[in-house]
Amino acid sequence: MKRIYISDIKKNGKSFEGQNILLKGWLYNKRHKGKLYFLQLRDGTGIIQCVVFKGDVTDEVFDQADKVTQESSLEINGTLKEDTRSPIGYEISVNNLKILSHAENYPISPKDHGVAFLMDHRHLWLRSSRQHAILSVRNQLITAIRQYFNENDFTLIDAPIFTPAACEGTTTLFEVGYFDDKAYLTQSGQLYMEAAAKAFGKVYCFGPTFRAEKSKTRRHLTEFWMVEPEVAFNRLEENIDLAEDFLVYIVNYVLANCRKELEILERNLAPLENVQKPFPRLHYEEAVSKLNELGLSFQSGGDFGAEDETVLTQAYDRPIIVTHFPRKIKAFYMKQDENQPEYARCVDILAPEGYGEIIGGGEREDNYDVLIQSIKDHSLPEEAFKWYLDLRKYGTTHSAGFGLGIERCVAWICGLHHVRETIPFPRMLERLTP
RNA sequence: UCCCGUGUAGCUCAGUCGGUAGAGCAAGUGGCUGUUAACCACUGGGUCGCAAGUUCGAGUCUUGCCGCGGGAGCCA
Repeated sequence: MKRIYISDIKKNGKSFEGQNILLKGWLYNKRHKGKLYFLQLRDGTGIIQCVVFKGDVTDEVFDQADKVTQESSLEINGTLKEDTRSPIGYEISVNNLKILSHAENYPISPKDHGVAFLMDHRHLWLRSSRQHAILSVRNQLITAIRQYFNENDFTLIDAPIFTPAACEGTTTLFEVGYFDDKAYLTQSGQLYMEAAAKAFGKVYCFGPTFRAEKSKTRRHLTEFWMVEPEVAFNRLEENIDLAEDFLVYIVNYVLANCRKELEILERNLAPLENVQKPFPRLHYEEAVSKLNELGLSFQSGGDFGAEDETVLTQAYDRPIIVTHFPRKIKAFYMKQDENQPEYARCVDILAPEGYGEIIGGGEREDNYDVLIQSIKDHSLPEEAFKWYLDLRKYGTTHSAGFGLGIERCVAWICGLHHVRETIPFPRMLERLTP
């Protein structure tokens, strides 16, 4: 007998109706009433109720139904029947049941648990329907990202994980031994993308990023995934158009492909359906005025804090674009604006509902002399950036790009309180296991 | 790094004024042919985070340490 998946039943139940089918999976939950056992079978593609009736099976099979415990792996043989009470429209009338591996005292019961306990059992927590939904959204979001860049003729260029020095001087890096030398785990592939853009025109990288900041908030991980496109000859305005178009595309893709998952997560879809062009665009100083109008006393010149971002984004119904931050609070490679030398040609996109910055980027400094001065101003070791400076010597161009943090984006789309559930095995200040 | 909170059964928590350690769920046994976090009855289950101190007596008070949670700064 051919084994089928629960997803086959969800997609094409009619063709299996009345037939004897074979399923393999794990016991999600069990209820019992007299001569009936209701087994919720989970196979990774869905959950289906399998009904064992004493009158239909041998004593041995009925005994197995009694013995099977939560998360035991099992094989079920039964007849598919339509049932209006079932969330997927079908259930299985069991003929035979075989326990493949008996699970003793599965730690995660269907009742309340605290976050710490669940995180300690992350390897098992992944089996729950809520975590399954979140990671399915992550999967679809990543699919959307790759598809967007493929459709728009970008080339995927992988950036190195080991790097010789800081991309940006301000943040903390993870230092690792590299034979007799030291190396650092990457905190951005961007500098490498600038080199790649001058070889391929439109490029992007997608990989893990490491930040050794001692941040202990719902928005921070020490290891997270970032996608970073870079386009040669693009200026800030074209970069903003790209970021906007990209964000609309990926959100719409997830909305179209993850209805069930967002329903399980009880996500209000209205704010996501609002993610349509154009997004409000604010100059940094306009954003500062807006913050003061909204009742905060924000001094021009500094970066926005968590509360500032929350208050600002709550004034709009879709993501907002803030450009031209003061040069001195931005990375050394940000291009100085020709008409406003105190400001950088950079862009942040803030997600609505207080989710904060999900995209950060801008135009790169293309002038050799300005760049080398900027490296000095940021007290960075000039020799480490020799290859990067070469890009300004051999056919320099305007160049712009941005980075999108996957976990923050998933948290926003799923409406989650914390980014730790958006990555299979989170790495945080106080957590390196499992 | 700083601020706040918390640590009691496998899990989630209660424990009053310092006076014999509690509940619900889970687990085990029994009952019931339609359960959706099933229900009913019974049973077992404790290094009260660790260490020291105060006291006739500490889960409770004091000090230190550790773990965890939330937040800030910084960032995606």
